[in-house]
Amino acid sequence: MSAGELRGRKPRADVQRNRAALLETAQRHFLQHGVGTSLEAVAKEAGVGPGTLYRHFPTREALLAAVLQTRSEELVARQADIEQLDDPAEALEQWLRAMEDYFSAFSGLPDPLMAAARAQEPDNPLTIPCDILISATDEYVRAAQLGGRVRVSVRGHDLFLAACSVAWIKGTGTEEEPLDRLRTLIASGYRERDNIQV
Amino acid sequence: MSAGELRGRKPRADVQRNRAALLETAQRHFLQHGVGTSLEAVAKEAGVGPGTLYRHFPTREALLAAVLQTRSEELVARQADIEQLDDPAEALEQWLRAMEDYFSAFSGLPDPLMAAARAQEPDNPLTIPCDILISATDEYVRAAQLGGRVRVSVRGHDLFLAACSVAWIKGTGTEEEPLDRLRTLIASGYRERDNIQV
DNA sequence: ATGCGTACGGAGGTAGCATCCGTTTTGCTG
DNA sequence: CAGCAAAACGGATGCTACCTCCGTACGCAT
Repeated sequence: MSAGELRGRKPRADVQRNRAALLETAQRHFLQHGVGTSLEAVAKEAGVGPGTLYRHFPTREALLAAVLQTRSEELVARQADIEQLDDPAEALEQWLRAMEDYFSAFSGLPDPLMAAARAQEPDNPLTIPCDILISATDEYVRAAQLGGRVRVSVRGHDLFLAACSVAWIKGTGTEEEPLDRLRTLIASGYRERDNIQV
Repeated sequence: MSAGELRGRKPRADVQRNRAALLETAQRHFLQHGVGTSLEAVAKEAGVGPGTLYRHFPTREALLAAVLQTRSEELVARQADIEQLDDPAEALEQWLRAMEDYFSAFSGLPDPLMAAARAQEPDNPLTIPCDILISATDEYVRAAQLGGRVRVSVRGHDLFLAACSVAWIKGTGTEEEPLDRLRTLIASGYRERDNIQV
């Protein structure tokens, strides 16, 4: 079907315009009201009818995935920075934080994300991003394990879940201080207890 | 307010009957469809009109709190068992598991629970249970800390959040195996690295 | 300029929430 | 036992949001 789009004639001007307007408006509404925001309101503010919104993005998840695609560029940028780091443990830590920020971009985002991570439905547009993130985390974990800084029993998926959890809590409106305490707790959980005393 | 109820004339028969029917039906629906279940459907199946439901329980949270009151008896029972234990670290672990089960009784329960735990609104009926649970956790933590089995930096509230997180993930439909890995990760985070080798 | 085909958009049917008020039930009192 | 006042009932109601369907309008290639 995507092949069909590519092979077909070039997209019409109004299609592109509407799609862009919808994405822009949707991102604003997701930011302000969370992922549960009214899609009718998004359509109206983007200056299109509900039908147009649903033709472009058949489900809420599809719209969400498209908006996140934009956001994921930021994540990739941070990833580039992180890969410059020498310390793999530091890299892992920053990567986890980057994921957490990504997950908590919109209030309520972790729920559909987790639903997609289960990934029984291969047509769920959020499934693919999740898989990529888990794989990436796995690599950071392995690198840090080679340096002996992270317990060998830990897997990327575990920390993916942990980051998701923290993002979820953040989305419920918890203060920053308890959040930081939880992050510390988790870090204590995955870090190898090292014998070097400072 | 409970004093007011006690001082007033005895409650009418239909009131008690309807309240019981609502609670019973609501619990079934929460179990089957999560906390977001249709209240209209609950009312209809309980054989009352919507108005009656909303008079008894003005908000979804109020109904939820009332249903949880029933469930909390089970928690108290487990608490009694746990307090028989000699090992405070074991007690803490079992308590965390008990809370987690309580939180994941209904899918979607952790969200309103966290909202109540923030507790700006003193009239939120879920706030009080949360406070009690946090306090209880704090005591288990302190007991285990006295035995040197739990890091001194850990607070009850931290583990309350952790238990909530795990319950949330469970509610999203994740398998048991990744959940258990996460629990292990958290346990590694709060346990004092002890030097005693078995 | 014209016509074809794609995309638009709003009307409309469905579902759930929360409220209000005329009616019914209850249990006390004479 | 009958009658009455208070209390509770319940459904009709207005609202918001979801999602679909189809007559219409618009963009583009000729």
